[in-house]
Amino acid sequence: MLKSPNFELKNMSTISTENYLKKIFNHNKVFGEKINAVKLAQELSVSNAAISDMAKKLSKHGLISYEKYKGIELTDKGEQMALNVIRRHRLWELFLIKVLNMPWSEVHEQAEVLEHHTSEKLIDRIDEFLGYPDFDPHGHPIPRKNGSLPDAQYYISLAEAVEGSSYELMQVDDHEKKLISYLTKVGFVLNTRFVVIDKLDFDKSYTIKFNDTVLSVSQKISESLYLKEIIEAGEKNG
Amino acid sequence: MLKSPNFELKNMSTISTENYLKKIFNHNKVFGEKINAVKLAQELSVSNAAISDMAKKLSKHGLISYEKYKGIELTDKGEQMALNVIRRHRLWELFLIKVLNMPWSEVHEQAEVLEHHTSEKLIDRIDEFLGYPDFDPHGHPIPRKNGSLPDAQYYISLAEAVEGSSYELMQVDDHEKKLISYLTKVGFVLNTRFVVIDKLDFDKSYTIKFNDTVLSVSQKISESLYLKEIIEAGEKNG
DNA sequence: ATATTTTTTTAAGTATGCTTAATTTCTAAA
DNA sequence: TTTAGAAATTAAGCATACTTAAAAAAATAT
Repeated sequence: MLKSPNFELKNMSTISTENYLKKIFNHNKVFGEKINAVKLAQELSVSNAAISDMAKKLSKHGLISYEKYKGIELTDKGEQMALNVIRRHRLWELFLIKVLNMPWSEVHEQAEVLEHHTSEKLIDRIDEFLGYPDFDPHGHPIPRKNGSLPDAQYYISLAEAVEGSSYELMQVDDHEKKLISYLTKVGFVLNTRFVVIDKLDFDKSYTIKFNDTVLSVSQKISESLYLKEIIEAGEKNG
Repeated sequence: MLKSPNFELKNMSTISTENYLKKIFNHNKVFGEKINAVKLAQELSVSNAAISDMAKKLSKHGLISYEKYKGIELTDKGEQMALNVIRRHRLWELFLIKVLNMPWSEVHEQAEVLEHHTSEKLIDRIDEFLGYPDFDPHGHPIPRKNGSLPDAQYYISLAEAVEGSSYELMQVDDHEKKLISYLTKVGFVLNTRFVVIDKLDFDKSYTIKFNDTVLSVSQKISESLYLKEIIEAGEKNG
């Protein structure tokens, strides 16, 4: 019996494909629309030709649907794979920070590697060890084993904060290693409580105070910091 | 200025090269002699042609010294790299078993992957978390950060055990996933204490008793189990 | 010393996932 | 509706790490 020509439609899970799926998923999550091919190329730092190649392969395997000049979207199957990679990434991040005490600034990069090299059995152990957490250290929801996603946490960004109010730092956009290093250096870490002292109209920067530190935060940075308002005892509104 | 032709003598650490170095190191450690190319090909399940290619590359990078028809040996540089991979492997094994409670039977395989994807900073954290251990769950020494190797532990194998004496199971040869599954299933796990009840000359099998289980162990298996003799209080010999 | 066998190398080919350059296809604006 | 420009594809090439088949080199046996 002759082997049919394209017989090989099996695994299709490589580091590259996992990264494509993740990016496609995230763009859709953040912007609510399908990503277009040129944008995807930029995001992944590859050429348009590479996207063209890979899109063909992912389509063939039923992981994306791609209408040219329109954009790229995950199929259900592709979305499940993306959620799985994201699950591994976020569980590793939490584990590296909470259990192994790795510095924030190194965690993202290492999780970016480990997410592609972790068996389901191992990630389940980590999940169990952490007590089946719903959120990673950035406040992002961790996809569950069954593929469902906990409801997102809604935080405001510092750019929306109000002078005089108190907040707790809940979440920092990752992918910006330098930002996290900087914040760590000045002592402005996750779960730090602070007061907004001033908002300068001039450059849209914020002056905040935590512990005994007064810090000026630029507009750009303020947009990457997510907060929960602290309601002081006594001022609970009913 | 023209680029010189083979300008690229930099990193040279890939999954493949790490596995070559590990095998070369281990053969030398176990047999006390350099491995020959054909043997290495068998061990790595690749063709002789692949060895020929790779040996050239590893030599060029100063990681091995290779005299054809004689054998392959690590240089100091190559040995340091090998020790580093082995360090990562053994620390991961211990971590997966002790901290994450992974079953023995899955640990070797997963460590085999993670050893190639772990930054120095991460492995140092794991080392610290475990309290800078000297031995992995098989009783093998864990290379230290500085490249030194703790003194080996000398255990006897069950095949050398004496009828009537008490022992503790200290070490099991890995690479034999099925053996480890079997031992776990029958409850004969690491650190189990047992008595040798009988040694059958007939087939060189052993009958041992631990907890309330009596187990017959074939000659083949007995050679893969390593023991420490238990000296009962009172029978200390001076 | 010669023949046989084993070891080793070379040559050509494969798959993945990229690259650049050239070309084609489609959109959108005049 | 034509056309300029953007988007997408194709073609050829690269690196890694393999493969098989054939050729060459060295070791061993007679």
